[in-house]
Amino acid sequence: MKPTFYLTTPIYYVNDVPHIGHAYTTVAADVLARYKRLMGYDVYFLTGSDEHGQKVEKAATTAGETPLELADRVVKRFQALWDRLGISRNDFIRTTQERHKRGVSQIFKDILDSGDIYLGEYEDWYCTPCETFWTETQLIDGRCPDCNRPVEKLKEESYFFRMSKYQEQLLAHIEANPDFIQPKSKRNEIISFVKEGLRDLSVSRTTFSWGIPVPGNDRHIIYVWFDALTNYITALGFPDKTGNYGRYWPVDVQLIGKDILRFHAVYWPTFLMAAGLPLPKKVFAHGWWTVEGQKMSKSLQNVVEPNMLIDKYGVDAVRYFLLREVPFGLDGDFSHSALINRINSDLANDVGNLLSRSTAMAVKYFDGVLHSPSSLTEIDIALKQRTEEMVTTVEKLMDELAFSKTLQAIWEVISAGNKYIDDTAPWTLAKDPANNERLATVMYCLLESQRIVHCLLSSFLPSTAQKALASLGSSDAVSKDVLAWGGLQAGTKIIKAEALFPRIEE
RNA sequence: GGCGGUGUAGCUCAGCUGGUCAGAGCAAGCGACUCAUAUUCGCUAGGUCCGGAGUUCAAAUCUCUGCACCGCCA
Repeated sequence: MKPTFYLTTPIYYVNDVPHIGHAYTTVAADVLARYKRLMGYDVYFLTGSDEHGQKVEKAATTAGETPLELADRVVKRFQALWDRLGISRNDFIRTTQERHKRGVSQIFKDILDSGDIYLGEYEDWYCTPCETFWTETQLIDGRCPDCNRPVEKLKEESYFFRMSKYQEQLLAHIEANPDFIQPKSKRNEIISFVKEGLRDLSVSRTTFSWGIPVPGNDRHIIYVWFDALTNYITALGFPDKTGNYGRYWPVDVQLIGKDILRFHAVYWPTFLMAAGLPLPKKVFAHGWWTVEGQKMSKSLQNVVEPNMLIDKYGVDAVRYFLLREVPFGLDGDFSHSALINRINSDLANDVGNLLSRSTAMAVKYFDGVLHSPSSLTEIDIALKQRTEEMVTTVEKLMDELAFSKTLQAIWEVISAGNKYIDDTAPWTLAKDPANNERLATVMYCLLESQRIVHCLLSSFLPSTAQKALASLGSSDAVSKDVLAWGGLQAGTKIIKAEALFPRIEE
């Protein structure tokens, strides 16, 4: 019986156009999913779309279609992008699906029945044109901060979630589980936020109708975040607890952007507590991308469109850049020059050229036939050990979601491979047939090291690794076993690899 | 305003509990090799480790303070 591993991305709002931020979270999740599968886990990788709410309702009206028509149309953009990026999701949940609506109604009803959701009154300043409530402190000179028009005090009937009740329980949980919220800086922010006091949360609206009605009171629509967050269990079949829910919940890792941390680290856990359900094991908030040094925004028209990047640079290059350029959890800057630099130096010159020169020699000196190594010398053993250590290091770093460091660790072995060639100088050995056995050993170590490198890289660069492994006469990385030294068999046919990543000349 | 964080080579950053900690990668310069995608390998950085004060035999690493920037909350 395999251990299970459940991981999620946020569900993306269909009113948005997919941009580099969506791609970032989703690629990171995909890399983790692929890696865990390789390591023998029964992985369930969920992503999806958030389709309810006032903004969707409005946008649909503007576009002259129903909200569902809009959602149907836009969700395809996300799904098509995930296909292109090679996102190996196991499921894609849409909040308009029956399975979701059923689960949301049920958990809402459960909490309502237990008394932790109650009907009350919501009183605040309301801007009628914007259809938005503002708190006293949000107002600017007593006017709407968005449109600067006058606001009026308005009372609205609303259901409230008794979040205040769970303040201490949540705090205790966060403190007892240091890995629950990561990275640490974000964890500290949440701790201080919770310590300042949790207020009951309004969890229903009556100002629009595109959403899931409150059970037993159709006038109210369930708050979009209550609706959306619940996807993580409705996708598993909740309220049915026997199938996937029983198998995969609680979730192992929830990847999110730092902008939605509070919803995932405060609201969602307290909802679960109120429903008597186990909490996620880990929520990891990653950073934001700026673009060429500037904040990404529609008004600056600098939103980076992932499809354009893929067209221009290729899927694996984009995947690599996103995870290598910036430590996961910190903000980073996207620029074309930085991307090109990564492609040329890391991908073309280091890993691509290494495979190219290695396989070329195997073909040239041995007609592409791999021979068994004879006894290993000190330098061979050093390469073997570095390769083996890499596997262990990667395991530790991937558990920390340190994608960038993981890639660095892999690249150390790639560099060691390049150095190994210079140190052993196969072209010199090839000049004297007496060195044939030595040359065969060198070729073996060189290619075997790279085979393992590409097995690990298969999580990050799936199609590149597949090509590389094919030229090494190896099949795809499918289990942990492939990470052991000695996988290459004598007699294997080595094929000269094409350039994995052609250099980009500017 | 409250809380927290950051400030180290041209750029991006490592440097945990103080004593080979003054480093890595990229960029730049020089040299070597030729199997390779003109690729790789080696060598080359005279950076007040933001400023100031203090603790200590010893501080980038601890304390205080000033400046600059950032995050969360209000």
